This record gives sequence, C-alpha cells and structure tokens, in this order.
Amino acid sequence: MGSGGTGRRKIEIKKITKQSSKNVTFSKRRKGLFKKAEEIQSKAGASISIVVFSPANRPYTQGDLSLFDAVDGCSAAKTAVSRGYDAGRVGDATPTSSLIRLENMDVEGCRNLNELMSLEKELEDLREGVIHSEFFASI
Amino acid sequence: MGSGGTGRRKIEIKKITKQSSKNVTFSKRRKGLFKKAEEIQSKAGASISIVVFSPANRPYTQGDLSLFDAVDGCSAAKTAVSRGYDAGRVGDATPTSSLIRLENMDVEGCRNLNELMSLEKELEDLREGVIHSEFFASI
DNA sequence: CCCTATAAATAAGA
DNA sequence: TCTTATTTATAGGG
Repeated sequence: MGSGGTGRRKIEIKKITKQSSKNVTFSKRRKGLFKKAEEIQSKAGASISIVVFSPANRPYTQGDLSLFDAVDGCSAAKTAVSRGYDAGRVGDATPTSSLIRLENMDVEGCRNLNELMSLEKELEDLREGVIHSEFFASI
Repeated sequence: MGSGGTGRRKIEIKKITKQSSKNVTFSKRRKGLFKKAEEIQSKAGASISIVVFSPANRPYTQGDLSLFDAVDGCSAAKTAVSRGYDAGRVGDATPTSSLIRLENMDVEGCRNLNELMSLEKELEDLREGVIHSEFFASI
C-alpha cells in the first residue's frame, strides 16, 4: 500500500459516480424543460416541439414534430430563424449544417416568411417598451 | 348613464388588457424556456432544438434546426419517438400529421434507429431504479 | 424513488 | 422596464 494504493477499481468508481450525477442532472432538467413546454402550451396557447439529444446522443422529443415541417417547409426561412434568434451554440451533433442549408435555400418561396420575420424582429425590439399599451394586441 | 353605461370604448379596453397580459405571459415563459434549454446544453452537454409557435402563430426557434433532420432523416423513427415520449397534446397547428407520416415510413432504413429506441425505452424504465449503480453509465 | 434547503422563474403591480 | 411576493425547479443526500 503506502503512497500508491490507487487501485484500478477505485479510479473506475470515481469516474462512474461523476458520470452518474451528470446523468441525473440531465434527466431532471430534461423533465423540467418538457414540463415547462407543456405549461406554455396550455397556459399561453402556444404550440411547441422540442428535440433533445442527450450527452450520449440519445433522442428525446416532445410535441408533434411536424411543427418543424411548418418551418422546414421553407429551408431558408428555417435557417434564418435559427440563425437570427440562436445563441449560436449547437452541441456536437451537426454544427455546420445550417450553413450548408443556407446555400441551397429557396429565396423566392420564402419571401413572405422572411418578411414576416423582419417584422417579428422589429416587434421584438418594440415589445418590451409598449407591452402595456392598450392597443398592442398581437404576439 | 344609469345601469347601462357600458360604452363601446370600455369594452374594447377590457378585452385588449386581457390579451396583453396573455402576451406578457407568453413572452416571459418563452424566454424562460429558451434559457433553460441553453442551461441544459451547457451544464449537461445535451443538444437541443425548439420550435415555438406563439398564440398568433408567429415562429420562434432556438438551436440548430438541423438537429431535427437527424430525427427527421428517418420519418418512422421520428414519429415513433414522438409518439412514445409524448404527452399527446400538440396544440392546434397540425394535430394529426404524425399519424399520416407513420403510414409513409421507411421501415427498412429505420431498423437501426428503431432498435436503438426499443433499447432506449427499456433503459428509460430501468434508469430511475438503478441510477445510483456505479456501473450504469450511459443516458 | 422521496425529501428539502436553496436557487430560479414568474405574475402582478407600479 | 423594475421590483417583489410567491410559486416552481433543482441539487444533493438518503
């Protein structure tokens, strides 16, 4: 024994224990996220779809994924929305694909949605300041 | 005046005030949801994509939407995951489309992913009970 | 899984 | 937009 004593088994246990609590954190927080998503749907009347890839790349989803097709139906708009409101961080799944998609976008077909999104951004900037106005009605 | 006194203007203001606070609720909660999604990504190492349609059908997204393609790449798997882990509530956008998609699924191409998901479900059932095990490592 | 102390989100008021 | 009382989420331990 003495100064060594760091058997293989001890190291293994330490590593796995850390991973285990990381997994617990992921599980609890994913559950919390999905719960909040459901609340927004029921309390505020929104429609939400979520895809979560776990640290081990296991997929979890909530909501009808065809909601994504509503955005997906116009790839350019989809990419634009994603880039406009995104923090830019994606994880390690497919980090550069939105750039690739951007080059193949159908600009003509997306005109209306893009205009909608410009309007959205303007409203987003205005919203906080006029939130109490009695004549501001649509979000 | 008397017992009437409910002028047109008064009714308008009341209606818009209610809608306004509903919008405030939606805005605050959407912000909170996106914040939590970012936390799970940074703290737990997950990858998340979200699409939210506001009560007025305005789209908000977070994350690289191509994550959905990773699921979307196999429609059957996508639908299966959605149905397996979903609460079943979708809002009012396209409530039945996942059933439609199910009929067009490419079963052969999805074999591996479907197997993965069966395994996932088994693990999901087991996970809570063995979460403290030193040899249970992957979520 | 449950419990609970602490931290975070949020609804309402101004 | 800011503040705050209250509700809700979560980390850590059992």
